[in-house]
Amino acid sequence: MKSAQQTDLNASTEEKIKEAARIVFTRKGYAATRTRDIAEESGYNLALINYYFRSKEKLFDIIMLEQLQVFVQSISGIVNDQTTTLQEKINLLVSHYIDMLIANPGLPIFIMNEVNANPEKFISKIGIDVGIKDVFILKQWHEMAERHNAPTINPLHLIMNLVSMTVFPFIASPLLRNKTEMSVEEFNSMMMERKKLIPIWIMAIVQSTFDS
Amino acid sequence: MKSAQQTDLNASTEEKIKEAARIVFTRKGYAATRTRDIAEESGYNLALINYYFRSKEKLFDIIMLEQLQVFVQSISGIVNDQTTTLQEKINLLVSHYIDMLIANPGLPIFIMNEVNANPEKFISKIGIDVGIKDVFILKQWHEMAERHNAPTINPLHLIMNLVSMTVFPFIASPLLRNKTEMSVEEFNSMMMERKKLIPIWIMAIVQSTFDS
DNA sequence: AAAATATTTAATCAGCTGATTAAATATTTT
DNA sequence: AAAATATTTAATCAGCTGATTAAATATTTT
Repeated sequence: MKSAQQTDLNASTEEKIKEAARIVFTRKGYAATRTRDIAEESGYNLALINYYFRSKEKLFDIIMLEQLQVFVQSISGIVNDQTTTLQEKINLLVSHYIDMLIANPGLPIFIMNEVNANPEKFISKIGIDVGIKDVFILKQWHEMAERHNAPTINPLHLIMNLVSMTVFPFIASPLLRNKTEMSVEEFNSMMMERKKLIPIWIMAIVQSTFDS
Repeated sequence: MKSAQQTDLNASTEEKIKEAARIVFTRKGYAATRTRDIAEESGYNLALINYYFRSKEKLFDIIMLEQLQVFVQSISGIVNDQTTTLQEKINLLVSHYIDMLIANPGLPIFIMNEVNANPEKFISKIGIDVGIKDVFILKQWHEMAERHNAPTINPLHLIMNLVSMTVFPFIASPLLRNKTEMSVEEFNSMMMERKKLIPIWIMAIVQSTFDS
């Protein structure tokens, strides 16, 4: 049992262990990581890992929850901002996501894989409470459609396209980089290019609906 | 040791075990599957699994190789066909992939995850030997650009977009279906819609390059 | 029916892994 | 310096897991 004071004093150690756990879990997945790997990565010993976190699963739950928050972080802020245009929102979303993914390239595979392996477990934890109906970006989207007096694409398709073009390359990256002999740096600069391109492409897709 | 004759006689059993292994491996990943799970799923017992395949890893390698082949199967056929137009190739690729993924929805997460966990191991095995330079679809793409007298997008971006919009929804499916309370059937019919839509969107993206 | 082959049963094993514990040592706080 | 706290060391454990084996039984082939 630790007092609040102890927790403060040990914050640094606890954080180091969590960081090590994050690295190993995201690299190898829950099932393939051994607590001994985390001990080694952290520089501390096995007993201490269990002293701080009681069990592998408890430590994993903490990491997973934090990583899920990183993944959905600040979306609802962008998406509900009343002061930005639809176009600006798209720019911000893509730009924000690509920055986040360059900093955390292993995150999407990790999350998708663990959710896939254990869907029930994450139902509750994933807080994309974006009621999906009342989001401001969707109002703007429907207004635009009305202005053009045209039927819109199901907005889910549009969101799918945006997220797909942004996130998927990071998922395919191990395969892609391998097959095209691309370095991480080349891959990243390609993704930086896409920051500008994806919003243009999304608008082209939107326009194609109005043209036909 | 099995003679050729025995192998023939047991083909059905061997196939049943492999099918069970495919199901469990793709659902839970290599590390989280126990050979006992495969035995249970197959309806045979543990001893027989090892009698036929010697070890968990050997069985896994066989499954993974086959699944990789499913994943890249017939692409090079479509992509190098001299009798189809660029537009037809895009239609065929998307349509073929979505059919395959509806039949094997767990495949992309499985492959991406295992390749990520063990990149070296799969370098050799993945036979997308599509020299990526001499592919006919790329010639057609560059010809189109010349006709429009316009700079093209890096074709890698274009391929990324096509594959992203096609494959990513299946990767996000566990998360997506959960959050939008969508059934598998609803999800699938959405993907069937995308068979028609993605080629249109891809062409809209291509046009946007020529317009600017 | 006899022979050959396939499959199950049951027992067993060694190594791995998550976890616990008590005592020793190091570090920080008072 | 003494007390409190953090960390390591070392030993130990039980359960899981992949794998093996020999004998018994079932099924198929000849």
